[in-house]
Amino acid sequence: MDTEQTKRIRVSIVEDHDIFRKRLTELLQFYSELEVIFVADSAESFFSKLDRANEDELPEVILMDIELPGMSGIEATFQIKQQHSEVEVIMFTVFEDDERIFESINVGASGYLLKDTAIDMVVNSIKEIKAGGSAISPSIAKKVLDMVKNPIEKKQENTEEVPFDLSPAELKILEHVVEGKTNKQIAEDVFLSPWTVKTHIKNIYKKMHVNSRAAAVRLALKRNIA
Amino acid sequence: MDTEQTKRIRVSIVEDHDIFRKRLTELLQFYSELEVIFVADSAESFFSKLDRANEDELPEVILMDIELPGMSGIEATFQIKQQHSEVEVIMFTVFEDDERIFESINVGASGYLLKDTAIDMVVNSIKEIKAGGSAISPSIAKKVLDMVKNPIEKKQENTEEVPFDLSPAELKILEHVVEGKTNKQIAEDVFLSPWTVKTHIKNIYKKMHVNSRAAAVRLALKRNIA
DNA sequence: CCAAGAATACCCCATTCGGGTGATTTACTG
DNA sequence: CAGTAAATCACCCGAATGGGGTATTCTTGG
Repeated sequence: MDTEQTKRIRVSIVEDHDIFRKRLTELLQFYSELEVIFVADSAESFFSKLDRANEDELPEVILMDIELPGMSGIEATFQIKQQHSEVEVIMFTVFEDDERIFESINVGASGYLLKDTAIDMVVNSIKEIKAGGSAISPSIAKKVLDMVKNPIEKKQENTEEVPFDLSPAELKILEHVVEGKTNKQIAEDVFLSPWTVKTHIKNIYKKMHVNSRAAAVRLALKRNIA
Repeated sequence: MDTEQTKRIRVSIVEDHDIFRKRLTELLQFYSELEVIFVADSAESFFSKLDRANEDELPEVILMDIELPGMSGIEATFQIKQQHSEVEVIMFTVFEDDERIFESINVGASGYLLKDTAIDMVVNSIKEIKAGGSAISPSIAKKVLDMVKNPIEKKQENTEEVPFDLSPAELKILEHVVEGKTNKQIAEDVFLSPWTVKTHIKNIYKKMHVNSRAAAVRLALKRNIA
């Protein structure tokens, strides 16, 4: 008996880019801890493999591309978790937009890795996920933390009701003012000239009827602007 | 010239457990990419070092324990981000409860690592964060993803009993600052010399660890002081 | 298509602020 | 009683602020 064999993690790949898929498959096969099964180039073809499989030979972790011909990786993930909630899915993609990240999390992905992730890290992530954790690429993690800090609903409410007719640019500047930053710091953060920042602030003061940062901060906070 | 020297990342450690702190410091010092500065056993002692530092010798990344004697690591992180928003903080702890994770994220931590994280991963995380990402231990990441899926109702910050040890006089002055008044106006209202008002405000800043009216107003309002 | 608002950038100038230093008086605490 | 903390007042200096203009894009809605 090879005890190692029984412990190998069954991994699947759903990825439409031929070269990338083959390369990834090869790389993963080098790892004796993994067993690569059900490699598909679309969600549909993956499901056909899945449907023909026995319960005890299901993949444990799936590396899922998001942009696929036909059904998207997010939709596919939703379906998979619907049928087999114990199967873990890692989104494996080049996309970093909030929308796709958020959707992926909501449909039940346990990982979100960028395609430039080193293969060692990918394997490591697979193991971590099997151990009950989750894996997120650093740049994605940053966005996820932002989502926790500023839940999606909150943003929508704010953009609707602008308290003082502040323009988007002014609102942005005001937020920085509330953070206690100086004009120079704000300018650097927003990639604008300090004079522009100043102009915006002057206009903000007029609209809010104040004439100092302290007063602006107070008003902004009292109205939940920032 | 050693070009590597100029690129070293300045890392600080705030950790009360003597042995652990020393061990961690030693380990990190082995990495030539890092420069360990400001090692403290409490938030208070860390702040005293920080307050005495020049702008260009501030730590870039701080490894922050959560459970500390006196001010907690979460509270300390809040203060630090208040003063130096560009400084990154990694919570480095044994706790895995949702409450502390959530609070840490909300006060602005860019990383949350468990203390059993391999030193290589810690160093790696520091680099990732400097590169604009975030780092989260797998088991924590799982909880964070759950938070995104099931947003927690954002409750108002816990109102501390004694906000900042402000003296009665200082508290009174602070209220006027929050009103958006200038030193001169405050002086007239309180029948004091403008110099005195100024002195009080300077002391307030020191106690609150801020350095501008806007920041003081924000902190005061967030803590319901005024 | 054009007027109007938004966003951008810049100048001048007086005032205010933030930070450092130092001194005196009062008041409480050990 | 000695030491300490709070409160008060004072000055210097450089940086930041606020308030007044001016001016050039760039959208955008009518």
